[in-house]
Amino acid sequence: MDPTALPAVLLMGPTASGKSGLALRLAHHFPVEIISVDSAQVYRGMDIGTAKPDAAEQAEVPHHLIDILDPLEAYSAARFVDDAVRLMTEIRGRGRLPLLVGGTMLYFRALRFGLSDLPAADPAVRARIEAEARQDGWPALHQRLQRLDPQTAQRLHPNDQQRIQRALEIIELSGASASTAFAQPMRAAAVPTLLPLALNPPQRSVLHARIERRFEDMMRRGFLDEVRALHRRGDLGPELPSIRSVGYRQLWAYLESQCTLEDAVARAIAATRQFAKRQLTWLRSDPDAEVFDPDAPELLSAVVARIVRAERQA
RNA sequence: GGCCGGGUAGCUCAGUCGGUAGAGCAGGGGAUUGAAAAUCCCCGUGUCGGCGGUUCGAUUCCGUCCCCGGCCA
Repeated sequence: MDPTALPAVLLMGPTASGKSGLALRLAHHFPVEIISVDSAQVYRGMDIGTAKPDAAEQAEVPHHLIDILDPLEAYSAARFVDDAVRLMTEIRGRGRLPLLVGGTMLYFRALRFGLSDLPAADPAVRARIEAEARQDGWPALHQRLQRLDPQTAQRLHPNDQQRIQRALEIIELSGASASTAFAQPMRAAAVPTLLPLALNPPQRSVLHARIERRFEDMMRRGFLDEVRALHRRGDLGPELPSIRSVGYRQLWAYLESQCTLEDAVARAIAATRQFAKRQLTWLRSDPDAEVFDPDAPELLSAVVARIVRAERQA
């Protein structure tokens, strides 16, 4: 069997569905290197709350795109695609199989189907747009977008601040509208023959139970101390993508005395369930993903068999 | 045991001067192009604690019982 026959295997699924554990077990059957597809595991010092593989696990199997940024920095789907494509080439060059594991579904989509040719984010432009929003309100900015890029304005709800801001940013930086760029063929990767696998329990209640159990385990293992350490730095805040992550945001609010610890924990668990629901919306809209039950007794052998079959066909 | 509150959606509570009820949170569905663990949209029937009574009609008024608080004994 030639492990480089397949460009890569994708292992997707909602949070707490058991992806990382399965990935580690697959490493016993294939010469894999793991690429994390996770917008929060990229941050250093955010280990427990992101359910990052521990040091021993990372020593056992090579992992990539973990601990590559300081929490002050921002990552993006475009950077992920660049990084992942580069890593896939390197890993295959070593005669190994790239195993992309994670729950950031936009990153998977960007990798598989590409991104339009758009300007990167510009903090200065964003700051200016935010200042204008504080002055005139977001409805005014939505109206401006209605003039500059009516097609996008109609697609976006007037409350969708983040996307209105991005659409205005695109116009300001490129002079062209988002709708024009979207109409062009995708720029990037679009590696078509990736094998998209997913993990998800057939019953939502099972996933909810796993989420709650895992969060309580994180608390037992010192999640609060981890957030406290980030809080003590003094240069981080809830406006950053890192601190906005599920769990961190809620414990941060407790450290800022905005709620009780009990409240923060309950809200964090609820936020995790809501996050999982959004991930599942992505998954349902993916006609190619083959979904496995993480609690199935023959899970490992079924997934191994599926990968072997794909290698043969490749 | 007596008195006073309270018992309405999974939770916290509002309300109905008698015409069978609605918010927040939770939950469900959807969108998703350089912040995506983000951001945003849509979705509210539940013996109004039980049983009787008054009434054309009771979740609402009356009686009684049960449960949970508090105070008094």
